[in-house]
Amino acid sequence: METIKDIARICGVGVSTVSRAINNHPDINPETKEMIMQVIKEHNYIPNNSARNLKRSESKAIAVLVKGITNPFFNDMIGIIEQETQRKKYSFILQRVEENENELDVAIQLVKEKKLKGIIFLGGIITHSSENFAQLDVPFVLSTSDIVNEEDNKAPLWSSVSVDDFAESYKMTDYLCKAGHRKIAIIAATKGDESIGKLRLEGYLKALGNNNIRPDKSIILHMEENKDSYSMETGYRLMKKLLKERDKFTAVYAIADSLAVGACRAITETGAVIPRDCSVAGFDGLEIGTYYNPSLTTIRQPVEELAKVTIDLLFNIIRKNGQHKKVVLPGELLVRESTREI
Amino acid sequence: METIKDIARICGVGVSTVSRAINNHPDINPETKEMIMQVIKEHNYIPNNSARNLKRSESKAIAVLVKGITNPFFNDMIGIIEQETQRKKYSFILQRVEENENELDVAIQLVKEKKLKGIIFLGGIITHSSENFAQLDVPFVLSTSDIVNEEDNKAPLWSSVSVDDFAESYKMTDYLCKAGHRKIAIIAATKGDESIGKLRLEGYLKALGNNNIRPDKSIILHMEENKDSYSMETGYRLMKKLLKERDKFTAVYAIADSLAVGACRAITETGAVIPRDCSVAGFDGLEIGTYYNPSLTTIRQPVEELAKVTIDLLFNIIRKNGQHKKVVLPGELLVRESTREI
DNA sequence: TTGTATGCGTTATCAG
DNA sequence: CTGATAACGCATACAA
Repeated sequence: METIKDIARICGVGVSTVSRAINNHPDINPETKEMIMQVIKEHNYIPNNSARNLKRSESKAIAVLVKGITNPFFNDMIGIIEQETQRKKYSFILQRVEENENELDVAIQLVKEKKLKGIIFLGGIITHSSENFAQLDVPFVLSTSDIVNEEDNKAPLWSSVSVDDFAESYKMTDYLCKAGHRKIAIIAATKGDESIGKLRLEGYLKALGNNNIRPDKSIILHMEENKDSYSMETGYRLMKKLLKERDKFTAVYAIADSLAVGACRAITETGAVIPRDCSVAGFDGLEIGTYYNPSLTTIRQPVEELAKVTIDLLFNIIRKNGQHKKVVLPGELLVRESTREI
Repeated sequence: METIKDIARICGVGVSTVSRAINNHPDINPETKEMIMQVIKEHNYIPNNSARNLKRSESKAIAVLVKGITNPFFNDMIGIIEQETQRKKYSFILQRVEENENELDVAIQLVKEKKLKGIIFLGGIITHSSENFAQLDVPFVLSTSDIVNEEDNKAPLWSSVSVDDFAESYKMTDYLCKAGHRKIAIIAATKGDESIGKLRLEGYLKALGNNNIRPDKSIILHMEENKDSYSMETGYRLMKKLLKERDKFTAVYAIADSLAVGACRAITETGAVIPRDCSVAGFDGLEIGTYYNPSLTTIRQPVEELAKVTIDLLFNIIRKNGQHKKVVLPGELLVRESTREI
């Protein structure tokens, strides 16, 4: 593999001139530049990124860290963020982080390595203390998740944008109640969940309370730690279990569309018809909800807006045009075929 | 941000000693090592990866390049590959490449930057000439896709593992024919497709021919270039169009499960019942096919095996334990609820 | 407009 | 076992 030196030698110029050619520097003779670029192309020379990053004090790049790429919900967001980033002439790095990995460490390392200007966290992150965040010395925004900040009065150290999971979950549950359901089962996250799973469960409980319904523990299903994920299979399996207590509920609310789909299947397999015999509702607004049969009543998260706000927020900070802030976007209750009044 | 020098100074040792501590070198006093690690922890020192990559002549790492992260089919494969990679004490880099980006360039650059030992391409890649591949000087395997190699006699320059898209597609179509269908519509890729889309269409045509059925162009639907993707929405829209010629077909074969789901929805919305009024089949074996209503007849690609073989192949070459070879794995015809005999 | 020389943070070599 | 020091490939200040 050749280096910039080789190219310089071949071209009969100094390395800096080659460097200038590569990096679109203004002060270089157009002819020499063209000649150099020609040679570069012929020799398939590719600058070594490590060396560049090492030398450069800054770069125009941001990164998105996604926890568990499995969530199809993020795909659209990533697409939009990437597009928007490129429109701003920044380069975009997508970094996946393992479920058990510490995204903060990954972030800090990445910032060092790539000299990032900012970071976006997609999902995860909730369990970290603000002390840990202090080490991250570039602006960042938590998208689709936030940690509860005890000190609301102070100027926040980061931005966040998400829907109000508690309120939206309340909205869905309340809709079911108002539709006449009084026995509403829920497929929830793990018992120890401290993130959106918890919020959505709390919204459910609150709505029940306000509708004078006492929660029935036997129809509150939890995912199992280290075993279940937000998958159709999980929804299916938990629903199967629940179906043994068939007379205990008239509606099922799954805190994610993927779970809801699995639940639907389990119900349908018993010969029951949705929503005639049982209503089913989800959360997220995944594409499958539109095309599933029956189409799925759900809370749609405003994906495009979520992404747009996220990227705008970040660039505002980067360009010193604004402060960090917490943005909450409204979700949308989509009543479709899978639920009915009773 | 502190560097290795700072740490050395603080510890009162030389940089090389710190380096030894970091990199688990054998020849270092355990006590000094522990002391150094302590200081490192306290100061949150993180080595600069760029500098490391620059200096190191090699690293134990491989990368997976995925074209268009959108395909849920790849998620499982990635998971398995990653797991397997870590078991072999290699680090794993997942790199997404844009739909319009040249994955080969990305690969070459990445190899340089990270000193990779090998590469796995997931999807894409088909349109490149073997000349282009010559620049890639580490072993690589094409997973889930391959380019037709004119010179089969020579020892291949890379490995590939995939199902036989032509044969599997033939299998599905033939099944439909044998089930009594003679008017089988297909939702295919773009007209100019040169990859799996083409193979699957050809398998369909061949099967029709062998069953003495003349292809009917009016029920061969193509995705539109630069507009459609393998999404439910595309399947839905194309199916809507096709439904105007309702009497022209008794079955629909979509070359991807995602398309099939959209098609199912379009059919169901007309009030027709699947499979009573129309059979629908897909391809891939996505999770949704199991939980969709009706569950989807499809060709299941052996995801786990695909992934395992891929990673094994790569490591065999890396460790000089084997030659490059082309592996074709059998798909599995899963007859479920969405199709019936007529 | 161009070339030379320096240093980015690490690892590896070699001498202690 | 440890410490100086020379690369790694590039960008840039400075000199020409």
